[in-house]
Amino acid sequence: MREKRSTKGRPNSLDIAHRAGVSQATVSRALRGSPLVSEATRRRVVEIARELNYKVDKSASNLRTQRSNTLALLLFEDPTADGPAINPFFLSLLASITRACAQVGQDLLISFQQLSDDWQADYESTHKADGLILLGYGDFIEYRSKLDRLNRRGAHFVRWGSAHPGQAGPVIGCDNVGGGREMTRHLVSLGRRRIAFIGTKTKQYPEFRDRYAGYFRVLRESGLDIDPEMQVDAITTEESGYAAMKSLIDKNAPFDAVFGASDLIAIGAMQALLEAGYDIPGQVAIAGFDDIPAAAYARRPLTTIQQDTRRAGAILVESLLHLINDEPVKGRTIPGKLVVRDSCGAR
Amino acid sequence: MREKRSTKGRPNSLDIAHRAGVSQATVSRALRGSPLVSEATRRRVVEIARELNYKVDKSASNLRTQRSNTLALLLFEDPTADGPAINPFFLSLLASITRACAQVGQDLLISFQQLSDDWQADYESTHKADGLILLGYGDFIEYRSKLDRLNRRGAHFVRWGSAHPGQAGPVIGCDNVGGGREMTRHLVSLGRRRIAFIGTKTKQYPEFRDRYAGYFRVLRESGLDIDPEMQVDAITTEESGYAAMKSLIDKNAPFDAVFGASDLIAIGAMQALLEAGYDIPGQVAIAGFDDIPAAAYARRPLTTIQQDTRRAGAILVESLLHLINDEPVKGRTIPGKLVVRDSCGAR
DNA sequence: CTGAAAGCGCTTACAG
DNA sequence: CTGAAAGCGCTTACAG
Repeated sequence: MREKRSTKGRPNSLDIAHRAGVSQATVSRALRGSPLVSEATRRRVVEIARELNYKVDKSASNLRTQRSNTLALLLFEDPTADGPAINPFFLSLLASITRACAQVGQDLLISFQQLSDDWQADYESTHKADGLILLGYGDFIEYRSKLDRLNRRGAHFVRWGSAHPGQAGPVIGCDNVGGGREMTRHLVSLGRRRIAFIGTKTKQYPEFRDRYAGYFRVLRESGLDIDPEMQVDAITTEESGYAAMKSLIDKNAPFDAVFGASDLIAIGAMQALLEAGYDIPGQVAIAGFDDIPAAAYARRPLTTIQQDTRRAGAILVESLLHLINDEPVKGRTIPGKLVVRDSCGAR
Repeated sequence: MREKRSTKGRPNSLDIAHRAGVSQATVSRALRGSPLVSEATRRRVVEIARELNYKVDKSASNLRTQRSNTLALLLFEDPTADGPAINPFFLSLLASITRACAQVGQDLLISFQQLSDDWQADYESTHKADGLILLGYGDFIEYRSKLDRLNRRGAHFVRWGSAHPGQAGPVIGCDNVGGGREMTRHLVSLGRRRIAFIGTKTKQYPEFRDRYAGYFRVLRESGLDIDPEMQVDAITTEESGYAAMKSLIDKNAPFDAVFGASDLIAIGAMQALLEAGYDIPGQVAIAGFDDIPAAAYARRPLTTIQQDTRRAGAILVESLLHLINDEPVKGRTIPGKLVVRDSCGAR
């Protein structure tokens, strides 16, 4: 019997076995908590492992079990976003995903993919990860073909977004239509009649589209005018919200409220309004969506729809694990919550 | 010769070898770009691998090479921080570290450790990662013994923080003393004479301590009074800054400027000042440190010291890789940059 | 330039 | 409850 005991570096399971006077197999069993090992043996092995500071080698274990117990989080940034700025909302989500992973004993790899990257650089086929969590707004059209390809390859993945029929893989997302409705109803209830919507409403941005849909429906239900001039495109950055607001101001069409499709948009728009001398909320009410940390500390504390990122992260991780275990998973929609602050004049 | 060709699932290197009519060893060499392989062979192998969508199995490769090409980012949250809130500054750093890792072909594992966790749950001894990046403010005293232990174990790690003599492992950090000086000089140059400092200055918070040291020195150099009442403890949250500011206001001691040890503190303090009816910057100038994204969109756009997170991330990753390759690494200090906005009344 | 062989450190079916 | 053995899929010294 030729045995490979490690001499220099880290101890291996054989070293533990020798010290404990058992076989290497027993060490492995003991450390994994197998019921096949007697309590006395288990204790001895665990104790010696602790003494020698032995830790099971993950590469070896992964190779043998064909499982990595690792999830990969791919964050897709909007291609127009440059520099280190990332939507704070996704960072909240990232934080809660990290915690959720820790709780279920999964490791988490993260990567900020550009939308243009080739996802072939697969995490799963290299066995780096057992599944993927996809995060990001971004151009849904381009996105879609890649999702389909992932699906064909049998990849395990969940996605944060807006659920729509016929999509590849389960989608977990906020109830964007409902949130859009609730916020618009709130503004209407405060007596606002000319409510602008700032955010791109094409299907490239399904979240925004849904929020717009909620807004649209409430306007209609309330018998208010739907003026196409009252919608201005913007992606989710302060800069874009700022520019969109300026262009709306330049139109010289009257408005008494602004609903930003995201908090970043709303915060940028707020800046433009204040610079132009508008009184917020006296003259113009403003509202956002997401409840990012900065919302409460904006120049006027921002009324917004709070997304439950903590729950979202937990559900994303839980769903992905189900998928990895070949259990059925369906998409979930998480309700948002209206958070009233100063910016809309409700108080 | 018994050969293990994969039947069902993913192809392995032997499958590629068969198709290409070469040995499995040659496939491995070709895919790693070994110069020992002829160009023609290499091309054939690469082409077939692409066709079959073959990817080298990372667990196997890691096990064989005893390297994971993975770094682990441990983010230590302040124990008092609850909920999903994480200092946005660290999130910026996280983002830039992610990018830096991608650029050098390293994977990145992340984990939000609590300060009280046992770091024994080692990333390195399990071969999950080749080294650690440590991020976080937090109680330095408790921290220190753990750092020393990491060091004794021969772990590879770099740390973001304030460099001080005799520390375990290389520290990369902002020039906190210099930043503190620069900001204080700026406030003095604007005619402010009673400048409060909000932030804990004990050695548990070395960054804050250094910023305070810069502040203190400039006050002294400028011949200004140093009134102990003008320093109030706070950790780096808006809540803490808010509470500290309130307590300062309650002291009824006059002040004409507030230097928050971090942007979060300054933003919280700003809130307290505005609620108490102070005019910012007319009556009280306010400044922060970090230049987090929210700083520009605070109720008064905040003058602050910008930290170069992009460069910081790159240096952290680069330093850690040197360490892993047993090359000498020394700590680095990155200068901050004064960013003047409305909150200090300079314009 | 290429191949055959060993071995990285585990986990687990098999046999007792 | 325990051990001996096979094997996960690679990489690389060795030999040619």
